[in-house]
Amino acid sequence: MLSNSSKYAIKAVLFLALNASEKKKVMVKDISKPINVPQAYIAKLLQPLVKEGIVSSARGPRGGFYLDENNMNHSIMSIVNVIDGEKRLKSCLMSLKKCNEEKPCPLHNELSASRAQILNNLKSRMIKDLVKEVEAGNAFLPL
Amino acid sequence: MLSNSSKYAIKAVLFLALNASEKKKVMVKDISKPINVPQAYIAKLLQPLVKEGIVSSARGPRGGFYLDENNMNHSIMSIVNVIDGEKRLKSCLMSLKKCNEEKPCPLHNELSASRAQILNNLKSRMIKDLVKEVEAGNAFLPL
DNA sequence: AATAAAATATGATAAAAATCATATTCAAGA
DNA sequence: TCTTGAATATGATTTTTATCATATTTTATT
Ligand code: FES
Ligand code: FES
Repeated sequence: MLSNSSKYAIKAVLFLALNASEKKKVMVKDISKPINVPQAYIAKLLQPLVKEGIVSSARGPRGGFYLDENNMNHSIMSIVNVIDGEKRLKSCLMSLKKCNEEKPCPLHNELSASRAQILNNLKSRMIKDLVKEVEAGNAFLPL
Repeated sequence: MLSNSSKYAIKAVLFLALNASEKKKVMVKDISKPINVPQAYIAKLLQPLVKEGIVSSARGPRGGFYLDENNMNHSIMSIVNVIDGEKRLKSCLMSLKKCNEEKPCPLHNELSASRAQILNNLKSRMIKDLVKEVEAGNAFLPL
């Protein structure tokens, strides 16, 4: 479903959302340990997220990563889309060229509803929503 | 979600269910084209399926692959389990060591229900059920 | 028994994903 | 302005997955 890279990216973003701010930037080396992802790996994943405006960053001394209010308003799916590309989640379960309602593959009819639920969820849930859940004690870290 | 190999395997099994029988065995070369999978590749995938009793086969002249009544009673998930291994579908969406209800990861609460639906579906739907759907015109091939 | 047709077993190669390493650029502070 | 600390860019390596190729075994048919 999600690539390893996407999972790592989500973990990093969530970690930043919870533990960083513009006044308290966090460096990659301080991200990698708590989320249990190799430093060089997560450093690379963060770049496209910064470029797409999902994460904020600052270079140089006292630099690091963080999320501002704007960043927090991105969906989980937007993270996945940046890392894995748009089509990974949307393509036919059986890898048919065109997955549609008219000529559904044998898995489509029964699975597409559940799958759509998942996709809608990923699309409609923002980073800030996950933050709330964690802060409310309904979801848990470390990741 | 599903590996390429699993998708191919499902396609092959379904093709056999629809087009082969003990009296009318089908050779790999005649499977590979209609399901659009390289011959050597599908040949390899069929081996573990035969070994696990999901597909039947016979060697030598007039040999080939087919499904008997018994084979038809396997679930879609059993195919995936043979090809991808048990844990692929069941592991935590965030790849946490232990995915459980007590310490759910931030994606768990909202996604686990939909995910469970998919898994239950794959587990409870047998090959013969898919065959019926295709024969009834509710699902379509070629794959 | 010999032949030939098929699956089966095994391994080699190619492509993609994951991981690791390093050089470069930018910005803060001395 | 110089130094240093950080992200950023780029590329190399490793591992996994996908794909291709071939030798071996089994079995029906002659
Ligand atoms: S999931 Fe295959 S046609 Fe929709
Ligand atoms: S899916 Fe992550 S804890 Fe259940």
